[in-house]
Amino acid sequence: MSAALAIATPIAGPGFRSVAQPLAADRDPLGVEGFRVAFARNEEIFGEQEPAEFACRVVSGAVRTYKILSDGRRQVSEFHLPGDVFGIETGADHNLSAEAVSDTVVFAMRRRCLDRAAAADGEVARRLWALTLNDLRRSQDHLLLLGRKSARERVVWFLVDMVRRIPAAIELSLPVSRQDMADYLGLTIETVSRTMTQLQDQSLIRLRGGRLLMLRDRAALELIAAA
Amino acid sequence: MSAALAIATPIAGPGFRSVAQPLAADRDPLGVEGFRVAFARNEEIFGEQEPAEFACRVVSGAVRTYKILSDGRRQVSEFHLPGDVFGIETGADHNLSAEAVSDTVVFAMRRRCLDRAAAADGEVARRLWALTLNDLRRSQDHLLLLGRKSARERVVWFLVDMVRRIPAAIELSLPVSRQDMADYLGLTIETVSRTMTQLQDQSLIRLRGGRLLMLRDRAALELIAAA
DNA sequence: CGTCTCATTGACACCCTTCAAACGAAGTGG
DNA sequence: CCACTTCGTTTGAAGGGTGTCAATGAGACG
Repeated sequence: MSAALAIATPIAGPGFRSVAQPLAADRDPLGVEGFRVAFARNEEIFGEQEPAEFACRVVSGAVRTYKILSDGRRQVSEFHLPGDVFGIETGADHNLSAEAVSDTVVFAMRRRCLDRAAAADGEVARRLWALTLNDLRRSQDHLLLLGRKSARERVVWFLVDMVRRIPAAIELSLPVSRQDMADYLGLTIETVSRTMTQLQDQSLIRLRGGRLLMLRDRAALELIAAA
Repeated sequence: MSAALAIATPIAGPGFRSVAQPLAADRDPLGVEGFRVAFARNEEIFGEQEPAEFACRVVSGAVRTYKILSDGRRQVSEFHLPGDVFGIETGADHNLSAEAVSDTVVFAMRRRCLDRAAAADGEVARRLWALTLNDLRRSQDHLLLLGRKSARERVVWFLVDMVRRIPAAIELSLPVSRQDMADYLGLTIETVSRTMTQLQDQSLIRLRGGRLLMLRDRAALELIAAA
């Protein structure tokens, strides 16, 4: 199919400068055509204020979207896990930067294709809108967390959220570093670390090797996370 | 017109329990039919987790949308000024509570009407989506503010934003109280107040009577707000 | 075993919060 | 016209939670 071939051709757009290797072309669950792209750990996927030429669904790995101030202060807006979509825009440019947290494969959809699919099928348009609204809802919860919650509440909320989102057995491997956690939670790396050991001392969680996490008293943790 | 009459009938939905007096029926700039409703200062427009039966455009006055924790800590998500739309959802319930900041008139649109208009006209659907995306962009800027900015930067950002959004001569009347500002900025009322007097001492702003504001050095303020 | 990266821990400083009181403007009644 | 109240704002003093700076610890890898 020539269409598929055209889509699978190497990419040179501003958002995908440093693409490793375009993989097979396919269709998203939304029915939108696109192609897989692999990104190495910490590689930029797109930058803030770059033209929003692509939106992506995470296939494997994880992605952080964030904003950064001139002096380096960084705020992570969201971590996108497999199945999540990021980079949707209606305006011209991206409002956030996106980077691979770990080695990651995304399914990239061209803006043109998305717009066309939305215009052609009201149901696709409605789903894209619903995706955006879901991002907004999470963002509003995040505002409450950053504006009004203590370090302890923030960290617990994050851990509970991760366990909810990542299908796992009793033990979970945190997909992000302490620095990423800190920048997501509006804290410093030291405060995150101290809070985690404090939670462990209180037998609420168990940590192994920094990344391996077990919730030992999930009910108590959910209570702290809720408020 | 019977349709208009039906729309203008008094409302008893959970979101509009304490409605003062339904006013004239009309159409929104989006082309969606609806009706005007007046709310007194501090009156609830809808509550978090209530069925999202209405979305509203502010006609006059101002609206705050917010979340609240069990112990009373409150985070204001956004202030909606005349022309702004709030309360749009694709899910069943509202994710935020909404209250009138001052005596306010809103143009209320039934969820049914919105959904129908979006389904019938792709351009309306696209505009609703764009509205949601705009909320999301502002929310993401807000995250950066709450997570990473100092009290001084937060207050200045707020003031500059207000001056941008409110058409006014040299002097502006702040539409919200110090408590609202504090809950929007993730600070206490005292910190907001102290920061404002500090800005005044540095000749960056001038305050009169608590609410009347003049930016005396807008360029400098924009610099502080930007980072 | 050395190096690198990331996480933990400690000591101290500071920004913002907390608690409290005073202030000011607007409205009410004597 | 002047107490008096009320509500919102400002100011002050003190304390605490989190940040900063610095050192140590722990895996991963060559």
